[in-house]
Amino acid sequence: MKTMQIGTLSDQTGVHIETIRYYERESILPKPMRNGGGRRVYDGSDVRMLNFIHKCRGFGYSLKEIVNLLELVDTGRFTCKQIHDRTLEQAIGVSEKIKQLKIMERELLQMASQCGQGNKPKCPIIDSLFLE
Amino acid sequence: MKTMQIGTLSDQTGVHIETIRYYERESILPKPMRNGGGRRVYDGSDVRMLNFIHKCRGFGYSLKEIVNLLELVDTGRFTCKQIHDRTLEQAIGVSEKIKQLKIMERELLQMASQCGQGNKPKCPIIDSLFLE
DNA sequence: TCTTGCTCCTGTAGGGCCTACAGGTAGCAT
DNA sequence: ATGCTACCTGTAGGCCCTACAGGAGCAAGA
Repeated sequence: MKTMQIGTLSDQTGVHIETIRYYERESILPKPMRNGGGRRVYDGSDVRMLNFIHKCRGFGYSLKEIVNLLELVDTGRFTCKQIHDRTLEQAIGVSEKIKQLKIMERELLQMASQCGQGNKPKCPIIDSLFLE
Repeated sequence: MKTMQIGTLSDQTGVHIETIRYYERESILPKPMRNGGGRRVYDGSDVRMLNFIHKCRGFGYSLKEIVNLLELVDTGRFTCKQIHDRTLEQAIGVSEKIKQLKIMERELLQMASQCGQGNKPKCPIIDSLFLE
């Protein structure tokens, strides 16, 4: 089996070395084997697991939620339906965020468009930020 | 001039009391007057300022950036063009976030749709999260 | 007048998720 | 032997809150 050190794991997953060690400290990743010199040794299963965590983070799961998910997976104590529902929930959360951000985007662009871009210290953007 | 205590300020702006006190500690908000009993007393200008901060936070500005902005505003050391450019930058950042979230949303929904929702501990969602 | 109950006070610690640094070792190439 | 890079541990910091604990102000009712 192909093994690697932490730097390679970091490269392959896009997760910073410090973050990997942090995940280990927080028991989100299992403690890896060490080589003769005391260095962490990882293999393909670690890559898979870290990818899982990284993806989930990207999807907005908290580390706690990820740990829960991983436990479900590890112990096989989950049904496909459970995971389906959680995923859907997550998707709804994401689309909610998108909505919010779109409103922001629109407001920002609108503010920018109202701005004369002059060189005087008087700006409608600032004014509108003070409102409401 | 109408004055209020911290709870009312919190209600009017949607910013938690603790957060208001935190902003004061961090010199983001000016230290307010106190009444006889030692309680903070605010007025309309505080509402405006806190709204500004709150909105900016919502638009993704860090507290440090907000302090910078407020200094610019206070001292009049800004041009309309400067603010315009910052706002546009912010808008670009927001639309970047939206793009990312849309990808997420699509992936999540796709994963959910591939799921049989059965009651067995075997799920294509989990499988796909382990990939990449 | 006394009590109840709410809002407020200060100070400090914790939480989530990293990130950075200091001071040292492993391991490989020259 | 000498560099150099990648790694190690431990700890502190950063950002932005959030949550106590232990106490005081204050208005309204019994």
